[in-house]
Amino acid sequence: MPTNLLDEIKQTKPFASRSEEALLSILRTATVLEHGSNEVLRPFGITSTQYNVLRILRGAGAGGLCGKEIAERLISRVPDVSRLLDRMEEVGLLGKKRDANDRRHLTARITAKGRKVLEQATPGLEEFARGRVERLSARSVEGLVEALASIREGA
Amino acid sequence: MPTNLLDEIKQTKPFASRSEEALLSILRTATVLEHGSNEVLRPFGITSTQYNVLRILRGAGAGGLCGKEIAERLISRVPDVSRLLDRMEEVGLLGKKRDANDRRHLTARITAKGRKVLEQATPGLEEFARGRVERLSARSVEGLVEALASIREGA
DNA sequence: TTGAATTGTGTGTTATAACAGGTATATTTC
DNA sequence: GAAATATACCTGTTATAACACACAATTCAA
Repeated sequence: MPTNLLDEIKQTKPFASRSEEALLSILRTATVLEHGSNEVLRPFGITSTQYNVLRILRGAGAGGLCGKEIAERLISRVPDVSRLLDRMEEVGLLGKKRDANDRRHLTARITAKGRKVLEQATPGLEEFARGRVERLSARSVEGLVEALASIREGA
Repeated sequence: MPTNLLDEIKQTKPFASRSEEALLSILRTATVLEHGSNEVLRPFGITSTQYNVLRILRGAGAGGLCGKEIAERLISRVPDVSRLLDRMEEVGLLGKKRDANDRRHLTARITAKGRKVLEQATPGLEEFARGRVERLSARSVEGLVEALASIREGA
């Protein structure tokens, strides 16, 4: 079987563009981090998505947020968030209440239990994050966060 | 119903740590980019995961790679890659062949069709990436890529 | 060489995400 | 005030990913 030696040697192909390298770099890093985060969060019975929802709801305070607003902050589809909130309500992490003014709105609010889980889970996640980032200078971290924000805000 | 005004005003809570901000920042950015990438790739009938597999296999050349090696590069579970490769084989993007020396190995190789799809899809993805990154200086992009690599290599 | 451990892959089940509809409520327009 | 539109959510279906477990081929030890 005559294999092409040139092909075998050329183990890696250079990136066609710097931008694509950056993009794939972000995606790949996120996969690593999400994997690790979920492992850290597993003992608390929540996923990284649910952790984010809890943070969002805690930030919203007593006013709560409706499903659509949560979906926008998560950049997820509304119907999926709908069921995500169902699951979280089932285990008591949040409460849902139909809004009296506009009965289409279903306002979600974090519960005491949700707050507690969030507080318990945060230190482990912070430690994980710190372990990953500690080799970078404070200046690099700042540059990273700024660059990512600019990328999110987009074209 | 007396809601806590303090809670209502405090719409956002500062990040407890810089590291966690960086971590969530990466995850959030990745969500945005994956969403966008998948939309760009949809016309070609592949997901961003499949695009990555094609890149990996093209990089491997004629020698191909077995499922476990692909899984490692994707940071995915082996059993999921198994079925991912099944799906990709079904549409002819790659071929699988049991290795004669070690019949446990199932070596996957990119096909001509896979190569073609990869080449057709790349420009659109590059343009998308460029649009996202173009506001950053070359220096920032370089710093970003380096920082992410350091984070991936980890603690 | 035979039995145990290792390695690479496959299967079954469940949870989640994507997508296409559909329903109920609110708002706008006439 | 009634019809048309928009909004927020829900339901059904499918695809993918996660997890536990099982299987088959190889390797190693004695």
